[in-house]
Amino acid sequence: MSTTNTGPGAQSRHVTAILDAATRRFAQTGYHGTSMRDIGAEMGMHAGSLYVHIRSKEDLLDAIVWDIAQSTERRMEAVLAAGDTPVDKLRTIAEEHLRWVAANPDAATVYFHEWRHLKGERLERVKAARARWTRGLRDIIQAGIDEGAFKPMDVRLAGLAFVGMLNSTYRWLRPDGDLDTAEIAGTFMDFLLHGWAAG
Amino acid sequence: MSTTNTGPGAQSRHVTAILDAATRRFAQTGYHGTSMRDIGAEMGMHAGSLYVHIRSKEDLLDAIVWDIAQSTERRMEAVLAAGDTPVDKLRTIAEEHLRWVAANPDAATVYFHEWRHLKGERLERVKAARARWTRGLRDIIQAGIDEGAFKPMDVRLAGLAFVGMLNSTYRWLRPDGDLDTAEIAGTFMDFLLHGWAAG
Amino acid sequence: MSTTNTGPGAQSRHVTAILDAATRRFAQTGYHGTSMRDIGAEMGMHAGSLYVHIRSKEDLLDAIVWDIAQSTERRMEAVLAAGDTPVDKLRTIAEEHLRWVAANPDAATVYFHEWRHLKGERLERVKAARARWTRGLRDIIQAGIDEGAFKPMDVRLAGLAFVGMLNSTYRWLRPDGDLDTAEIAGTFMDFLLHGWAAG
Amino acid sequence: MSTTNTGPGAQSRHVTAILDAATRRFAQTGYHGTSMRDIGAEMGMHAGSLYVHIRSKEDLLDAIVWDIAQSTERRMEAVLAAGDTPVDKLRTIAEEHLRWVAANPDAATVYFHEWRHLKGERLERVKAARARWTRGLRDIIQAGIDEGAFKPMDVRLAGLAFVGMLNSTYRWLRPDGDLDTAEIAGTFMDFLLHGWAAG
DNA sequence: TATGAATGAGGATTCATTCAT
DNA sequence: GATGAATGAATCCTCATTCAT
Repeated sequence: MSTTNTGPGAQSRHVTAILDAATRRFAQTGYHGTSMRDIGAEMGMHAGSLYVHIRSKEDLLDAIVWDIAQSTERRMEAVLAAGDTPVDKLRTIAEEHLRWVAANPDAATVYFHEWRHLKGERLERVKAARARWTRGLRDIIQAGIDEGAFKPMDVRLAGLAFVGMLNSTYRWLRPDGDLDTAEIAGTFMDFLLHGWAAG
Repeated sequence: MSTTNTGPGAQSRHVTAILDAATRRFAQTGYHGTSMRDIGAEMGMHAGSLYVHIRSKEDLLDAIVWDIAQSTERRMEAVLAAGDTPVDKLRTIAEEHLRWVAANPDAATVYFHEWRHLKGERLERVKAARARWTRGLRDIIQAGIDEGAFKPMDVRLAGLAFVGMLNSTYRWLRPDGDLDTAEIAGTFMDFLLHGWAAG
Repeated sequence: MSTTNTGPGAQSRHVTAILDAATRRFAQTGYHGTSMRDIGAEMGMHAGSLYVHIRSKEDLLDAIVWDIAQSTERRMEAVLAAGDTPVDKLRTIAEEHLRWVAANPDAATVYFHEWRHLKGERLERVKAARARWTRGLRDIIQAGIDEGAFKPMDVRLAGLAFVGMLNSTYRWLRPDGDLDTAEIAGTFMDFLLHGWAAG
Repeated sequence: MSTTNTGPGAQSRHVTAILDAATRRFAQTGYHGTSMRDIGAEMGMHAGSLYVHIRSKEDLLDAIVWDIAQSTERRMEAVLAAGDTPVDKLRTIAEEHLRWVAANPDAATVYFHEWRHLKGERLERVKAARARWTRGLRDIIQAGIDEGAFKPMDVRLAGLAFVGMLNSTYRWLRPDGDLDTAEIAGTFMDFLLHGWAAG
């Protein structure tokens, strides 16, 4: 996976390589559709050899997903703490989001698609992190309404619309596309703020 | 799966029951995370007994997905043929879409999540159908621009925004929700047409 | 395994056959030295096919060991309840024990050798049953001392000597031996009661 | 393992430490239930590092078992050569045996439990040594009968009773027990010579 | 001397599927 | 129509062992 990781979660080069390979395969064939042999083959390695470096297949999914969940949450906290307007906050989120998706389409696919194959406590942890992120988003939107930047509207639906638009980009946004991500984010924000209607 | 099917694709009551069970399980644990035994258990039947009625597991996924793809496409054709404005066409699509998602959340999950586990020709067939649907959507948006209802904009991005907002509803829209689907569709259309900005 | 089983633990013919095969192999190569493939081969079956009838390898060991533990305990209860002298009680135990070992040398080997590879609650259950049996034995010996049939002695050591002599027979006692089991049991009881010393 | 070894089989301090670790683990989880990693962990070492000092896992079992088999046989030879009575010979054997078991319960467990997992020639070698030991024991008993110390009896059964009583002590005899080993050996010899019967 | 990494075989178990009954 | 039994391949993972460093 490509999110920078030099903090406490820093891993050996080997583990990083395995996580990268796993991310690619999970993105392509899904968690349950990917075998450890597939991941090994991606690295020119036997399936069993992977276990020199990792403990289980689910550990891989968890490492990939949880790492993203955490940095996503940290970004939200930073945005919330920043001293700008709700509109600018949303713009920042959209831009960063699309930039990250374009740079890490496989990781994004795993994060949005495969996280639910986690089990037990790990699943709950990720769900909780996502819920906190969503709450942050709603707070921003609510602030926008409160200060008169947005018209009165259902915050929950507004948040879901925003998330739906942004998160679905992992299905088509690729780093080599013709439009740059800032441009796309700008267009999406324009749709959301002013709509399609002429005049 | 619950879309009515009395046309050429009509199936025995047994097959329908199996498809329903498979839809539920595929939605919950994914195609590769679901075993034939799981599906059998869902019906109080042994895994092997399923093969009296069906030919393979992939047949199940294909039947579920292809049936939805086809009716989705037929609806698009009907909408395109109707004599109303682009805005009304989009409104119709949104309303029908959300109504169907709310009524068939499992089928929707399979359709949006699991279709990519199809292989070969079946996968291509579904991709093609989705592409045709997307093209129809873009045609409507383009018509809206052409006749001055929408401001000039990137049709592709507009389509992706629309689809992203609509398709992501399968993650949270449930039949027993407090808001009715027409209301939600209306709100979403309002977001898209006029945006959030006050004034 | 060969102990008759028509009570609540009665199993399908298939399971019985698997348990017999497992008993033979566990006795010969030990629990951990026996693979499911070995057991399958013993039955002309593939390893995976065993799982049509059983749930796990440890289930096999548990079924074998627990069944013996239970019938052993039931026999002890019957002996304790019988209205004869301590000496006769011990004689009965020795005779039945040797008869059973000779008839079921593999089951005996598993029972005395492999039971400790059980884990968790299953291990505890078996330990507890063995402890109850040992307590029964000591009670008999103590009764013998109390009523003056035996000289005063360390009951614990006496019990361990008895058990050591009896239980070790699984190493050499075979159904086709030249001495019959009643004779051997008689000799052992004579050793224990009167010793080797001449005069 | 803890039997002193300064003769031809003398090993490097490392090998001795590995043998000790292996003895402990083999005693606890059995030969096949113990992995090289387990043994390494017991020494704070990686599994692969063991191979700097040893050649194979089976070598470990063989070294442990064969070393005991040899010193056991040497002791038997010494006892046979001594100029005392059969009764005293047996008493010596019992005392030494129990003292060694109490001091080396793990080694004893491996010797009595795990030796049969040896293969081929190594297995035969150990079997032969045990057979020679057993023959020595019978010779002593036979001598006791011949000189009138013991009553006429089946020498084979007498030997098996003696061995059964002695060898089973590895299951319960621990160095920290309340009874000292000489006392226990004395009690066992008293059981064997004079029996339990009062008067 | 010890490590970290790798291997290839094999461990228990589950899989989709078949077929006689 | 459904079952119980079986298959053979594949699942995740552990094994004893090797070897460059």
